[in-house]
Amino acid sequence: MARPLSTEAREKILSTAGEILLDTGVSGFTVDEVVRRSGVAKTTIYRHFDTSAQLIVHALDSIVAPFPTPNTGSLRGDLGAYCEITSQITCDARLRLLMLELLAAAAQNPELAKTKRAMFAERMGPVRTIIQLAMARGEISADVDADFATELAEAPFLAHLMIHGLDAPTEAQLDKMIEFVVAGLTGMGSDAAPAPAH
Amino acid sequence: MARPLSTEAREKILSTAGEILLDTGVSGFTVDEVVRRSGVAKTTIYRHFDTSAQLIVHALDSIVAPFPTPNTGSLRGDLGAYCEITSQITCDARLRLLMLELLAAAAQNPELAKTKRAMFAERMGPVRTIIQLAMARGEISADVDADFATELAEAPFLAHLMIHGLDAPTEAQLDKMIEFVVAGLTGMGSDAAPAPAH
Amino acid sequence: MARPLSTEAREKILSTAGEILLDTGVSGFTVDEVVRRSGVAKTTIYRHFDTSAQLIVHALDSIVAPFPTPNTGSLRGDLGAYCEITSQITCDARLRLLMLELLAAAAQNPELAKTKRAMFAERMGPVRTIIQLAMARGEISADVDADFATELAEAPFLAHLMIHGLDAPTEAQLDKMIEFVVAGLTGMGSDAAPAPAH
Amino acid sequence: MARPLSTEAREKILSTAGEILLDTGVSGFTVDEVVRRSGVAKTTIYRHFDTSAQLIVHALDSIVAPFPTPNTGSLRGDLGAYCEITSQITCDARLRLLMLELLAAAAQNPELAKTKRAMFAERMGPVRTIIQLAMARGEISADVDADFATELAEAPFLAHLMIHGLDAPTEAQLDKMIEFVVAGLTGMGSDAAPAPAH
DNA sequence: TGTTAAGCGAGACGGTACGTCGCGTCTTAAT
DNA sequence: ATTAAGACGCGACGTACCGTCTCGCTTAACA
Repeated sequence: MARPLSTEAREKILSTAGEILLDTGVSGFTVDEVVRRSGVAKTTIYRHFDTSAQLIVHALDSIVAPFPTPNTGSLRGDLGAYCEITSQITCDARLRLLMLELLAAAAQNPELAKTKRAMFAERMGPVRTIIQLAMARGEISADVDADFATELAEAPFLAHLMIHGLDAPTEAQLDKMIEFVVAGLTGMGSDAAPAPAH
Repeated sequence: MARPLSTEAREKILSTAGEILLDTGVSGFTVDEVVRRSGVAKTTIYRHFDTSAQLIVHALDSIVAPFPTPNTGSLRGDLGAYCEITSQITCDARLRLLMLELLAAAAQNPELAKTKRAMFAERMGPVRTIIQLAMARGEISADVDADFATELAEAPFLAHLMIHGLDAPTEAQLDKMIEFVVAGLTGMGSDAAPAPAH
Repeated sequence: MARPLSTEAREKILSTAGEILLDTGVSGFTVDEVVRRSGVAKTTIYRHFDTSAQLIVHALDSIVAPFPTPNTGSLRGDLGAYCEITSQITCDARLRLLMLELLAAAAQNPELAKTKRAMFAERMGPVRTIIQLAMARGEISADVDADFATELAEAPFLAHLMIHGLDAPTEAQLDKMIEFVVAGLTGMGSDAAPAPAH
Repeated sequence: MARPLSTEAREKILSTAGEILLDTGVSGFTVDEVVRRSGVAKTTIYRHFDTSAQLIVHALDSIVAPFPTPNTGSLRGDLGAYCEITSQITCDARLRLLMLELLAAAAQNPELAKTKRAMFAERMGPVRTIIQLAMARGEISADVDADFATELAEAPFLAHLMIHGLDAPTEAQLDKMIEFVVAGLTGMGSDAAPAPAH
C-alpha cells in the first residue's frame, strides 16, 4: 500500500545539489535554492535527507570517483603518474574550494567528517599502495608506518591547497614537491644517511 | 572636528568577537551575538566595520602574535624548537578550527584572504629564516627556492591539520614529521639524483 | 495544492492589530508589537499583508460595522435618532483618534484612502437615506444634490472632531448642530430668501 | 559671558523644516533630514528646540499668517469674500495635507494641540467677527452663541477637507456651502420654527 | 583687550523598528 | 503514502531615525 521514495526525485535532488555546490560552494548552498532549481518540494528533500548537511554529504559522495593506481616501477615515477591522474580534480578551482569548505565543515559536523574521511581514503588509497610498493622494493625503510608515510607523501599537495587556496600548483612546483617527498621518504627511518635513490 | 570612533567601543567589539570566534568558530559567528554579549549597539558595530567579514578579520588579526625564531645550529634542532614554540597555538582545537574555517572563507572573500596571508606570514617567517640559515650552513642546497622550501617544511603540519582536523599530532608524530622534512629538504637540489621522472 | 494561509493566524494578527490601534493609534502601531502580542511570526504577517499599511487597513475594516437607518417621519427626528445610534462610535476617544489619523494617512496612502472612503460610506449611507426621505416629504428642496446635502448634514459633527479633537460634543451641542443642519438644508434651494430671523 | 543662540541657525532650521513639511508632510519629517538639508548640526537643532514636535510646531507657526476681515454688509457677502481671501491657503494641497496631519498629531501631542488651536484661532477669528456683525445686523439671532456659530460656519469647509482630502471644493460647491451656512445660521435660535421650505 | 564659556559643525553612541532571507517543520490536495 | 506547493515560527541580516553624547573650533559678552 505504501509507496517507496522515488529514485527520480532523489537523483534530481542530488544532481541539483551537486550543481549548486560547484557553483557557489558549501557556504552558498541553500535547501531553498535546491527547491527552486530542481522543482522538488522541500518536504521531499527532507524526507530523503534528514539534514541539509546530509544532503551535502551525499551530493559530495556522488562527485567522488575512485582513481586507478599507477605502477611504473619507481616511487618517483608512481607519484608523478598519480599526480597526473588526479590533476583534473586537484586543479579544478571549484573542487579545491569545496575541499577547503569540507575540511572546515567536517571539523564541526560528524557526518561531514565521515565524508571527508571517505574522500581522503579514496584519494590516498592509491598513494598508500605506491608507498607499500616502494617499501617492498626497498626504496623506503620497512620501519616506516605506511599510513603515516602516505600522509607525508600527500602533505605538500595539501599544504599548497591551504596556502595558495584556489591557485593550483604549476608543473614545476609539482616536480619539486615530488622530489621533496621522494627524498623525505627514502631518507627516513634508516639512521644512516638517506640511501641513494638508485 | 567630529567625535572620533571610540576605541572603547572598538575594543569591546573586537574582544567580544574574538571570544565568540573561539567559542563557536566563524560559522557560528553572528553580529547579533556580538551585540548581546558586548552591549554595543549594532549600528555602532557597523560604523566600525563595514562588513561582518571585516569584523571577523580584525578580530582574528588581534589574535595573531609573532613567534620568536630559534637558532640551535642545526636544521633539525631549529625545526624541533619552533614546533615547541608554536605548539600552544597549533594544538589548541579552537584555533585549529578557526584556521580551517579561515582557509575556506579566504577562498571566497578577498579580505579574509588577506588576513589568511598575514597569518601564514607570521607563522612561516621564522621557518623561512630557519631554512635560510640551513642553506647558509650548507645543509640545504643553495639551488632550492627558500620560499618554496618553507612551504614544504610546513607541509606535514598543515596536512595533519587537514587530514585529522582538530586532533593535534602527538610528540612522536611531530618527530617523524621533522625527520621527514629534514630528509626531504637536505635531499633536494643535489643533482646527483633521481633519474628524471617523466 | 499548497497549504493555504491559515485563517487562525490571520485572525490573531488582525485582532491584535486592532487592539494595538485602539491602544496607541496608527502612529504607535508597529509590526514588531503585533509580533510580540500575537505570537505570530513577522514573516507570517508579511505573508498575509504586503505592507504594514495594508494590515492597518484590514484591521480597521474589521472594526467598521453598519448602522441601522432611523425613520421617525421628520428630518429633525431622524437626525437626532441617528446621532444617538452612532454616539457609541462617535464619542469613543480612541475611535475619534483613529479617525483623525486615518484622515491624515489616507491623504498619503491610496489604500488607506480606500478604507477611509469605505468608512465614510458606511457612516453616511443612512444619512443619505434620511436626506432622501426628507426630500420626498418636501422638507428639503428637490433641487439640492443628495450627496452634497449628506456631506453638509455631517459637516458640524466632523468639524467638531477636527476642532475639538478627542472631546466629543455634549448633548446640547448635538441639539444645536441638528437645528443648524435642519435649518440649513431646509433653507437651501428655494430661491425665496430665508425667513427673517427675528 | 556666554554666547546667545544664533538667530541665523534658528532661521535656517525653521525654513528648512517648513520646506520639508511642505514637501513630505509631518509623517515624512525627520530631524536628520533637516540636518542634511540645512547643514545645521543636530545638537544645534536640539539646543533650539527640545523636541522634534516643537520644531514642527514652530515651523508651522511661521507658516500661519493672519487674514483680513471682510465687511460687505451682509453675512452672505462676508462669507463669500472670506472664502476668496483664504482660498490660496485652503486650496493648496500641501497645506491641506499639513492640516490633516496636524489634526491627528494634535490629538496625541499637547504642544501640537496648542499650535492647532492657534491656527484655528487665526483662521476663525475673522469668521467670528463676521458672525458678530451679522448678529448686530439682526441676520442671526442674538440667542446663538457666537463661538459655536463660528464653528458651524466653518463646518462645511472643514468637512470637505475630511471627506475629500486634498481635493479642494469647486467654486460651485463653495457657493452652496455658503448658502447652507447662511440658511442654517439665520434659521437658528428663533423659536419660531423655520418656515416650511416649500 | 584679552578671557572664557557657550554656541557650533560633525558625527559617534545605544536603541527600536524596519522588511527580507534561510532554516527546518507543518499542512493540504492531488496523484 | 509520496509528492509539489508553500505557510509556519524563528532568528539573523543590514538600514533608518531617534535623542544623547563627545569632540574641537569659533565667537560674542564680560572683565
